[in-house]
Amino acid sequence: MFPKLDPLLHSELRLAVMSVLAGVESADFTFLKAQTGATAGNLSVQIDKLANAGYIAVEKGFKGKMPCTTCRITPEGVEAFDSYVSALKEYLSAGQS
Amino acid sequence: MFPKLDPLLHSELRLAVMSVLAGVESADFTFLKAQTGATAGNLSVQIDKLANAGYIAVEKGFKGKMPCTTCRITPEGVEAFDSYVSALKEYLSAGQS
DNA sequence: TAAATTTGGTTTATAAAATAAACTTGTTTA
DNA sequence: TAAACAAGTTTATTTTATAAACCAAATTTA
Repeated sequence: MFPKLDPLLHSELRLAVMSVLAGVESADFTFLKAQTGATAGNLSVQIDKLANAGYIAVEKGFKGKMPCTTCRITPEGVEAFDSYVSALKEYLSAGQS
Repeated sequence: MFPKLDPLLHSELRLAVMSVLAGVESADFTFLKAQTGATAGNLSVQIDKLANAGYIAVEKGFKGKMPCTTCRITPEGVEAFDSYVSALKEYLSAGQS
């Protein structure tokens, strides 16, 4: 049977964000926006959801005088991402049983 | 940059259906329902969408006296599935580039 | 054989998601 | 100092996903 896919991660933008964050120590909002090509509004919403789920930690500070939102993946986020990838693989390897 | 994920395939149930169909010659409604664990209503809707996209071919007939809806993946469906898998891999291999 | 149940679905209603547009707050530049 | 820009947030709208309700035919049971 197909495993359930974590709906929080089964979203194009949230998955992209997690993918970026899985590869770096931390990333700020602007960087994530550039990497994902998302609109600011969409990104803001999806970051909120990931943060509420505990998959990422968000820190609001300033870089110079400009506001700067920094995100990093949490251990729970790493685990969730890994599980999602494993689950997904069951869907992709068609008919191998 | 992250490639766009085909929204028709980036859906848990539709992906499961395609995954099953990619591995068999054909499958009827009941089989797909059992394999995916979906409700009949949901399955019916998603099959329609895949058929409208040309990703699967649906044939309505009878097995004995009972109605029987048979599905099979089309060449376009195979191609779309392959592309989706490739695209998705870019999201899963975090920070490897 | 008539009623109840099951099979194989479809249609419809609803709740949740994704997304962009509009807005806010503050900063820099002309 | 007015206009433009930066970094986000909030809100509104359009899609989706999903299950519940429904339907017709076949089968089983009493």
